[in-house]
Amino acid sequence: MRPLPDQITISEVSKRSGVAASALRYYETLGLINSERTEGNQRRYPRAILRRVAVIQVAQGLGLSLTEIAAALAALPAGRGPTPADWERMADAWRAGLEARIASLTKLRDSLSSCIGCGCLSLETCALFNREDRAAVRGAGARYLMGDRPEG
Amino acid sequence: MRPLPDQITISEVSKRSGVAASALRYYETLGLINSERTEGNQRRYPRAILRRVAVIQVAQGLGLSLTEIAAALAALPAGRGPTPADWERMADAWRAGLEARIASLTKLRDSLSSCIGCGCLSLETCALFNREDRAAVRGAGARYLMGDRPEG
DNA sequence: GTACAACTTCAAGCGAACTTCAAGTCAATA
DNA sequence: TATTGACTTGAAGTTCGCTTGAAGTTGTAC
Repeated sequence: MRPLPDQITISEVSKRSGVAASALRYYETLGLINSERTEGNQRRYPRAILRRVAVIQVAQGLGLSLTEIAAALAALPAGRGPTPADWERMADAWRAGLEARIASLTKLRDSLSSCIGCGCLSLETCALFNREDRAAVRGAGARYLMGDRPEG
Repeated sequence: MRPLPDQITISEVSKRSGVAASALRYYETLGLINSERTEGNQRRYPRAILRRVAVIQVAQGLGLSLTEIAAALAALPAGRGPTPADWERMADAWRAGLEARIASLTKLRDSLSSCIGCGCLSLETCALFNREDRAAVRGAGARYLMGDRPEG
């Protein structure tokens, strides 16, 4: 590949980030990223977009929804990649969410383990059936994100 | 409540399990449960359905999709609740899945922690960006289930 | 026997995160 | 210059796990 020019096309971003062009356009409608346009109305991105997209991917891997990610990114200068300090702040918050999710899964695993021993399955007494987050599954769509967010 | 008769109605199942009648009908179309019918075509369930539904709920809480649950339930006598032995077998497999998911999240957390220290965010070198499960997000719909299933 | 609740089916809708398609425009190359 | 490939928009489609609604039927209590 020849050195990247200052402005790169959507397909270049797609190739380098592994995110489909259609997805990038979709992100733009959600305000996660934005673009400049050529005279002919085609998108051109600054190279820093790659870093921004990378952060989106990491955040998604952590289980955040695009809306949540948009909120986090909204805090920093639009269109630019985050600075190390920005990143540190975000990553720190996200790690807390991860910790919470790990803790809740661990609890679940423990319940399951003890339940295997007893073979109970009795609706009223078994811890597995009486989990508080039973009501947490609301409405539509398979949501399987962070446990309830830490505090904020 | 008076003692349950041998055959119970869908609204009774709904009340006792906390699962909406519409959801129960939906489960039936997926083959997760099935029902006998009155002469007038209304559903009647054996009491053991409650246990079966309970297992579905637990499995959902573990992050399994209804299709995966259907597969697990397909192995045991249709319409009946699982025996303790059945339950033990399933729960054991599911716990393995849980363990895997916990392990992968823990790894992710560790990557994130070390990444916070270095503030790197360089696409080619950072462990966070080169996660193998990057390609795992296929097609549409938010899937956030078990890590890759254990073996089978 | 009649009223009314509970039931039936089928079709459509939701929300998330996209993809795919159609119809047209732009940019780069032979 | 012509053609090809990359790009544009907007609308519709996909998956999952349901819910909601309409229109009709059954079951039961009085």
